[in-house]
Amino acid sequence: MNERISANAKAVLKLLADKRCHLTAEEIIRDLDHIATATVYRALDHLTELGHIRRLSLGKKSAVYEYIRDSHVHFVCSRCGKVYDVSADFTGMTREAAKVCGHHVNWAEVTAHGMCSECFEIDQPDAALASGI
Amino acid sequence: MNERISANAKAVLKLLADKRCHLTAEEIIRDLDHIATATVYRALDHLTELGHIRRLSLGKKSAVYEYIRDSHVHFVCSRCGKVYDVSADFTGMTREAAKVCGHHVNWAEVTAHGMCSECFEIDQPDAALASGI
DNA sequence: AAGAAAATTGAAAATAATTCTCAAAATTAA
DNA sequence: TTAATTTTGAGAATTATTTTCAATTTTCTT
Repeated sequence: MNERISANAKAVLKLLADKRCHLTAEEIIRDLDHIATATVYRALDHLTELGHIRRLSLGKKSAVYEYIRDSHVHFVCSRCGKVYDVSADFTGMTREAAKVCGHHVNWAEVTAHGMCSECFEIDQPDAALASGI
Repeated sequence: MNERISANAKAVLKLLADKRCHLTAEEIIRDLDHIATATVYRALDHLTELGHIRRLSLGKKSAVYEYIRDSHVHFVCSRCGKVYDVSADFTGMTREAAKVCGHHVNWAEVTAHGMCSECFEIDQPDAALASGI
């Protein structure tokens, strides 16, 4: 595999590292508007292969990419589709998962699904009020 | 929300319950070829909303759907894209995740990524041999 | 430094997956 | 048994992503 990272790919990596959150390809393309669409996608694939970033397919929206930093959980709202990072260390669990898999595990992710507090308030205003949200 | 399940949606649900694994929309459409594409997608959305099935976005391939049965982990091969079900009970962990989220968690999933033993053998024949695979 | 080889890029076309539109058919309610 | 509602199919439209291919840039060889 090609270990080199081109200038364009470096720009993509830097953007992901600087914004400390997950971005869609579209958001990256919009931000780095001097780089062509295909080049951004190629960079994202390459950086993923190299293990610098991660591609996450969550919910119905398009894939998001994130710079690999500390371990955390993703929460996806099934109503609005928004993705939240929840800091929580599941490295122990990951090790567990790796053991039982019978394959060569590189990493593992935990994703929770439900309704985010924002949507909950809209959908169930009374319940939200009662629970003190 | 509409609680009713049409005959077509029932056929989709039955297929997912019978085949005891995850299927892509395309596989379902191919199997139930008397039902129109759009109808299958509509049924999948509806059944997901009702909580009878789950939609999983794993890896680069298209989403898969599975009938909700026992808790298990998914392993996705980053080389061939194949998805494996690994029986393992992470309900305790899931409950943990729900607690720290600060949102209304309905369910949580654990997905492991790496290279499946099949691909590993192709990519690293010597290592596979040495490890007795 | 010059020329050859390899890698990267951009623009646009192509593909794949999913959703939308809308009129017809089926189901349910009044 | 008529009206209202829901579901459906066919195909067009959309969205996200990938591919193609010639041009440019970078790296390697001498």
